Amino acid sequence: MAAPRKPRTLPPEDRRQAILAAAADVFIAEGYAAARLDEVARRAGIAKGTIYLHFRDKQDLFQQLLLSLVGPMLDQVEALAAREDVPTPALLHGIITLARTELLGTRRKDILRLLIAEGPRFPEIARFHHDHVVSRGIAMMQRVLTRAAARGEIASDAYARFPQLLMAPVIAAVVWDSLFGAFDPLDVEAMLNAHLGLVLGAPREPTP
Amino acid sequence: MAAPRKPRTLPPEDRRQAILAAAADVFIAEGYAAARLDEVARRAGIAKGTIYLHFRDKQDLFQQLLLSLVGPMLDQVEALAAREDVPTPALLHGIITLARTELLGTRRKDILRLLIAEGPRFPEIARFHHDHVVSRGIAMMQRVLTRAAARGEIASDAYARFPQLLMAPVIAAVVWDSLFGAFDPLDVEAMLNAHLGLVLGAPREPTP
Amino acid sequence: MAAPRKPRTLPPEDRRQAILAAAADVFIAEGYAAARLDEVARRAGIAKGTIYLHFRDKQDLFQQLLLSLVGPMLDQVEALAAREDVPTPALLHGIITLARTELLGTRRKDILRLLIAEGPRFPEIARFHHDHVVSRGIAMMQRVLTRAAARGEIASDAYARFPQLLMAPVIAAVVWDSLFGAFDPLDVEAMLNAHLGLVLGAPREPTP
Amino acid sequence: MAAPRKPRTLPPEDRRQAILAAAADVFIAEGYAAARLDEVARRAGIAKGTIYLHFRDKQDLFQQLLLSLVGPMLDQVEALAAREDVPTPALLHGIITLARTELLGTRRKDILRLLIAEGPRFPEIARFHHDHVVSRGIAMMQRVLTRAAARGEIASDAYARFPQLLMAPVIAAVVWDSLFGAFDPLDVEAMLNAHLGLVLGAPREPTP
DNA sequence: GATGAATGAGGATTCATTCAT
DNA sequence: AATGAATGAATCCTCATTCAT
Repeated sequence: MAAPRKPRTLPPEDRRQAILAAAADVFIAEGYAAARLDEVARRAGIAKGTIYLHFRDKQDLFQQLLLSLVGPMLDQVEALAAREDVPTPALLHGIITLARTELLGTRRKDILRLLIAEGPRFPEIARFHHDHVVSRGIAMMQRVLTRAAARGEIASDAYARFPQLLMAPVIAAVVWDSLFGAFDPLDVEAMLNAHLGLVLGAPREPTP
Repeated sequence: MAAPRKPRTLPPEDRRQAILAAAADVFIAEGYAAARLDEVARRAGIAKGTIYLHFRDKQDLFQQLLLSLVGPMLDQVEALAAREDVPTPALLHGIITLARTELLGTRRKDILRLLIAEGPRFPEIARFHHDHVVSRGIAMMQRVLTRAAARGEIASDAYARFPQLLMAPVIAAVVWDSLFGAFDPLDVEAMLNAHLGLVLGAPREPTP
Repeated sequence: MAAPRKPRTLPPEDRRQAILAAAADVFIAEGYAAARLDEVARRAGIAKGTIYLHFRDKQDLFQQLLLSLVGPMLDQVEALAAREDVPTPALLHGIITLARTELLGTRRKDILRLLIAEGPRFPEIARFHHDHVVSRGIAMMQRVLTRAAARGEIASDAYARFPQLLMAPVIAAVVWDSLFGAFDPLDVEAMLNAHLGLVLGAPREPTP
Repeated sequence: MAAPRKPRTLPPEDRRQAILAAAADVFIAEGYAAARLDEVARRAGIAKGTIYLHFRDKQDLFQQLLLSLVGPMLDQVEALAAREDVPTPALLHGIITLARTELLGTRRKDILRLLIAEGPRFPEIARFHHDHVVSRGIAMMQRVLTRAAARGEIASDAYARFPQLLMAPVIAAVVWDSLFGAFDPLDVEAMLNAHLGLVLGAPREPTP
């Protein structure tokens, strides 16, 4: 007859992505146990059974969802690592800004919350994120901060010993936002700028 | 149809506490949706129906559990507020130490994780904790930090503007511990001491 | 000491009656299966366990309730039977009026509805009412109606053959009232008077 | 967790009808509260969960069951109304015969009993039957009986004022049959014929 | 006798998973 | 490949019944 107008079936990878996107919405909104695959299918515009053509079961879908975010985050970490020659203030500013725009400013903050919520039930997932994203990010920050401390570019070598201190306000912002953001919003940008100022050794008030 | 097998040797309020303790175990381990009241009853050493003599339903049990922790936390905040005349370093040290021993060192850190995990589904609970614990704690810290900043006792007025920065490492430690603590433990005490050093403007490492 | 002011325990028979009265309320409002003994106890002003001191179990309570009404109804039937020498019109008027005031005008109509509703599940109860009340009433009416028919005092011997026809409007009124009474009330008294007129052979319109 | 054992050889609407038929059996036998959906599913030859694909919940199933009978009954009333030009005796005979064969002679009499039993708990259902079946039937009968009374075709205008009197023996027969039919059966046909004779003013027995 | 806390079987409802179409 | 009706195990919650006090 004529050329196919409406290919009924999307390319398989697109369909997989559509399911993951819908799953993100639902898992974020409901949590793992309360999420219903009916709802995921509905949002993805497919039938329930189709999910099982792409994922073994609910747990697999959840794990694949969390793992699918490792790639992008890893890319960001790598991109930062590649800029380790940039001057320290700019680099730290870049790290924090990236965390703010790409984590706090997107649905990824909800994914982080999901990871916090369900981590204990999915230890491999937590482990995987640790090994592939967090430990690399920590290592990268440690290199930068150690160098910066050695050069006196930052306020203290505490950050070099505990790079978590650099990211702590970001984590705290994620938690605050998800719990209290609706009724007591936090000016995250200002807070993170203040934090950066502290890290970079903003001139302290002189003590007499 | 049914008959009590194990006669009740039961102080009345203790039974409620036993249920709450069992519920804490189960909700922490499974999350709200996946927690089974059968399991709560089993751990509390009672029959399923007995739960409903003390709590309207599963949601009520969960909320009462989270609310039951407001009291103790509130007490701690109040106790700190009462010590506002203590010298700033000692006071800040007390705050962080209290957070470390009473939050990170107990099951309360898991409850905090539970609150983070389920908060979006129980907005009233999040709101209640905000209003009764968090905002009071923030206000108390803000008073202390503002005074300390004015006196030049701390590194910056950033903490006065964002008291969350003081607690951020505590929050980050809770998150780290619950996600990665099992295989990559963090020396929380050392990290928090380093943090305190930063807050109090510890002499920076001399640059060569 | 002093004389007992508040005897805590009612005479046993009064207590039994209180339970039965409360049970009537609850069973009528909810039906057998949906009635809760908690509610019966609450309305009777006693503890739940006390019910079991007077009745074996829920079924026994229900059956005792229905049986407790046989006595009064039987008395009424006997009273009517004792008046069989009264002139027929007055006697039939008495029967119908009694049904209207003592059945339709009281909670007994609801008990009748309960009997209709639950009869199939409690055949002995239905049987008991049949044997002790209904068949006696039928027999009594049959005597009266047969005599009246023989005397030409009523419109037809149909009533003598089917005394149920005499009571049918009463039954229909009970059904109508319980189903539609709330929004389409029936003037039962007028209807029953019209019925009586028919039975007693009210002058018919002359046919040309 | 579960898998379909018996493959579906299933016309879609038939399945709904099968559930309704099974539900009729169970609700009639047990009443609303005591009916178990397990049993309904078993009799319909389906799994428990399948019921919920067709009905929202137990109450919906019950209401749909009662409502599903409005159609047929309405059709009968309409069919009678369409015959209002038939001579009065034939028409009344048709009405009563229809009630006998289509109501008393089928499971519909049990449904009526169910309606009587549960009506107070499902007022909308009672209302619906009143509005769509009963009030129409009453209106139809009132037209016929008023005309017949004017023509002197029936014994009295009492029936025109209270059409319920025409149907009262039918209702009484339903009640008698469900309560006592098992051990004291009533010759319903003879009784209703006698009733018809009364309505139509059959010549009374001559008095000597 | 009276109480009512405790029991646990029972039943409505949900939803991950399967598979005939 | 895609569908979605069907399945039935799982779980919340109720309430008749018991018995230590």
